[in-house]
Amino acid sequence: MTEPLPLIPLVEPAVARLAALAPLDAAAKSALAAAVRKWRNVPARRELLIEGREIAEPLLMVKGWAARIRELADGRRQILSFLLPGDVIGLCDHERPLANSTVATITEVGVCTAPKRGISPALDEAYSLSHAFEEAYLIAQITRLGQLNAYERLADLLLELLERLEIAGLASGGTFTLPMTQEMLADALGLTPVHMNRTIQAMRRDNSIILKNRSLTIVDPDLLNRQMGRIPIHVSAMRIVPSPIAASSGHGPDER
Amino acid sequence: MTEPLPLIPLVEPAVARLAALAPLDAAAKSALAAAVRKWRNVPARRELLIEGREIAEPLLMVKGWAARIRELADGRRQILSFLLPGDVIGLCDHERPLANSTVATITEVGVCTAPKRGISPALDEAYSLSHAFEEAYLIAQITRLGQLNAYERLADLLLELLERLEIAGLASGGTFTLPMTQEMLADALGLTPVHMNRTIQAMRRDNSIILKNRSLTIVDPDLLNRQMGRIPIHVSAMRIVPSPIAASSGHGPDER
DNA sequence: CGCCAGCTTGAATCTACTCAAATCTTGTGG
DNA sequence: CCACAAGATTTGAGTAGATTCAAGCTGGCG
Repeated sequence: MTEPLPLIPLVEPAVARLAALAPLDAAAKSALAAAVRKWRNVPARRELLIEGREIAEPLLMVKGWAARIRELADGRRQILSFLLPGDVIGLCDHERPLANSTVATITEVGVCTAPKRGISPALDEAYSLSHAFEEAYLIAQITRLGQLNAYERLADLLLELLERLEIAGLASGGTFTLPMTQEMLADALGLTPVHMNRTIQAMRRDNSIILKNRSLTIVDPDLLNRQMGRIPIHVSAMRIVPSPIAASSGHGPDER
Repeated sequence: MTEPLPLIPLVEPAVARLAALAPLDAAAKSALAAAVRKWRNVPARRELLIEGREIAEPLLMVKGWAARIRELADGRRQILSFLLPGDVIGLCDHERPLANSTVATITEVGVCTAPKRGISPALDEAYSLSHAFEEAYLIAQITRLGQLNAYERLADLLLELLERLEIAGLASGGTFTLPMTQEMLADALGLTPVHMNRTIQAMRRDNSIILKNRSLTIVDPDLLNRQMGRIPIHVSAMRIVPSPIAASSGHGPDER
């Protein structure tokens, strides 16, 4: 087992993530670098977007965690999806869009104005892919809530989060920082906080996860994926990869 | 009570629906008319798209019902959303897209090749809005599955379907044809068929719905929407409507 | 030191599931 | 036109997974 080095990102995680979706050209890289340089800080528990309100400008998550939320009239709350560095917020392709959900920060986050479309074809493609991933995550969420039991829901979500953080270079060796409270996890997974807690305990008992402070380790992600019958969400599931041989897209020996 | 006339649509429902999303210009109308004229028939229980496979061409639903489905390794099945006339299938904005879910016909359906983007700005806008609606329906589905109990889930889904069919001119007076079996409804709502049945009975007992043969009537849609704390999904929730006075978009006296 | 949010545990209850069988529909062939 | 099969709906009884309510614990922080 390798020594878990403190992650000092060589590239900005947000840029790393977009680059993993579509190879970025020089124009895209410089536009992103310029945008990211002007990032601003938003404290935890603030709303970046409010459902039904106009979207001021599309944002790019630079650091921290946020969530898309829907609140019901009676106070019930559903977390629709989580937003991580490299995710784009509020990028719509129709005129004068309104937010279809509230986006709230979970931790302190860094955001910047997302470079406009049309600067670089590669960037546009990365945005499109990012959007395709977002839809894939919504679909995964529907399937979790509709078909999986509490244990499976939690396992599936944690595996997804690990996967996404790895793409941005923010997790390795199955370990990452999980900043949400159990109550937020419960709101995401359609469970009560009490049952969420019991489910976490069950995963701990099985030695599937180690969760202490805000640090989560999935002990054996590949095994857990297999046990859950879960297929990781790849770029290669979104589009036909340009050239199967020349495309040494990343790190792992990933078949599909 | 008015005699339920057989609906002879003055316009093609598919075109009516797209026109309701964005006012169509002459180019859009003629392109759609030409496309729809070449519609083809697909029997019930066929797959229009298969998850992970390449999307041959984007399709426009002309008539009938279809569903986006995700199947798990162990046979569990989740219906992600329903596809109705006027809905577009497989329109992605990235290169060489793969289907992110299987699309299967529920009834016999009519489909045609969707006119390409770029023919008319109005049509592009309608496509974009259509896509925004699709996302809104996914979000609604997540909220249903995550936060609502069986009764609420069913009520919410039926109200959504009524709303969508009304836009296409395929329902009026709260009545429409519901072609799915109770098992399919169960797969959509994350319930077992047995419990789906009991839930339907409960709605019948309350006189909230009348369901016989395949004909569903929601007795008082407005009341039910209010009871459920449900807000209908409008175009006006997607975008800032161009001009609030000149925009006599449709039929009903709809406030927001 | 004491407060407060978040986490943990217990016990009772309830919603939805499972298994099983009966009944109703619909389409098909004789 | 009836008999039959296959699919779909309905009902019953027992069970399991998740909720509710309530209380106790823990750790970080002013």
